Amino acid sequence: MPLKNTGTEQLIKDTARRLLFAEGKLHATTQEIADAAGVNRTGLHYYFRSRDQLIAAIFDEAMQELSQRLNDCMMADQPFKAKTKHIIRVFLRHMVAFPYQETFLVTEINTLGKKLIANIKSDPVKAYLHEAAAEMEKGHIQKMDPVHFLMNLFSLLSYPLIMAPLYKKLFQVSAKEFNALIAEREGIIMGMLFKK
Amino acid sequence: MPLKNTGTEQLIKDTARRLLFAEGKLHATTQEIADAAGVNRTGLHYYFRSRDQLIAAIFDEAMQELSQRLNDCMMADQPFKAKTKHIIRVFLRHMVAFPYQETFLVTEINTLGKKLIANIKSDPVKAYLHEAAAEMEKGHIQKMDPVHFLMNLFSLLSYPLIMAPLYKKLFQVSAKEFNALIAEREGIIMGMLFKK
DNA sequence: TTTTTGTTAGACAAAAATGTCTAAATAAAA
DNA sequence: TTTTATTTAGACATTTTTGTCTAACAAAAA
Repeated sequence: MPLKNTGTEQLIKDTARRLLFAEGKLHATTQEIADAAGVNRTGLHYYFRSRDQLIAAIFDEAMQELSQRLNDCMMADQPFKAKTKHIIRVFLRHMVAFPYQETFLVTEINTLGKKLIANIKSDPVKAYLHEAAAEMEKGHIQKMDPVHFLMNLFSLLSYPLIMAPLYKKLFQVSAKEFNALIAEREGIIMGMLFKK
Repeated sequence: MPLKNTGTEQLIKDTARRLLFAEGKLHATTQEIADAAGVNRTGLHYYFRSRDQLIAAIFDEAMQELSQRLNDCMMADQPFKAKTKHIIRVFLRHMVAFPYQETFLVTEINTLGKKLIANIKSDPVKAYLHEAAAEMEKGHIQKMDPVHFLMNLFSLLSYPLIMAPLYKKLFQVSAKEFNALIAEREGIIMGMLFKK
């Protein structure tokens, strides 16, 4: 609600987003958020009144963004394969930056996410699913319920990044090596989804 | 530490596991756990002394189990394809029951999971990766770093179940319909991983 | 029956986290 | 310079959660 825009409000939101969505600290306290942002905890209340409202704000914006990204990608005027490649690139980049966002959304969906239904438009998704079905008819991709195709796409995109800390240990690879693996994912995923 | 085994200790652990891993209530309080188990909160301290130790106990057991399941599946004396199908079946069943377990492990890995490295044996995984590489040579599956193959497998298995609450809304399907989709996953995943 | 063990109940202390208030300091705008 | 908005500092109340202690109770074991 402040009149001047000094960037502090945004700074707090960005910091909270970073802690929650990038670092996976799902129960960061107001103190931790304020400290990480380098502001006084009082300032956090000055801008957001309560922790809940801060969380709600970034939750909403995250949903908004996600919905936007989904729409932009899926409504793009491109052939299906190029469009899919673009989805992979866009969402992979986002997952690298904020691997825990979806996890957060899902585990907090019960307490925060009732309005979620309203926010996400399902039309672009439906249109994309329709295109996928057409591609199956043409024999470019395996025949299946298009919903499976989409779940496969998002699974292959997202899960390795969510599991990164575990995988580094399980596969005994360094952070550098793991990044190299992730950089290969675009090609791998395309290879999984489309027939040669 | 109790002498008689009345099952209460196990009941508390099972309940905590259910709340955390099945229902996704990642910050369930001692009171909530006690209530859900139908025991007095004091009893929780009687058996585990502190919340942290209760969490640590189920965390450890979960890691233990996961490691065991992984080993059993991957060391099984079976041809690669059958073995993989078995992995899918076993892990899918587990994901249906406890979709948030891996999420929990990953987000708590920083605070609890140092000993994780010790617990998980990477030999069986390495052996499986080796078999996968051999299958690629034979042309049964696409050529790629076997680590990608394994990440693909687990991604396709796990992610849809983690995202279930979101997907039900995004795809506008009922719980029943979603279950039907999940029941189809085994075939879908096999189709994705192996060449026809 | 007596004893031990498990379990509950309630009161309470301690800690952690949130939220409120006031006063002062800072900095930009008028 | 005066004013206004932003930000900090500190004290403090409130709430939530955890942890401790003691007494009582129930039930199985000795």
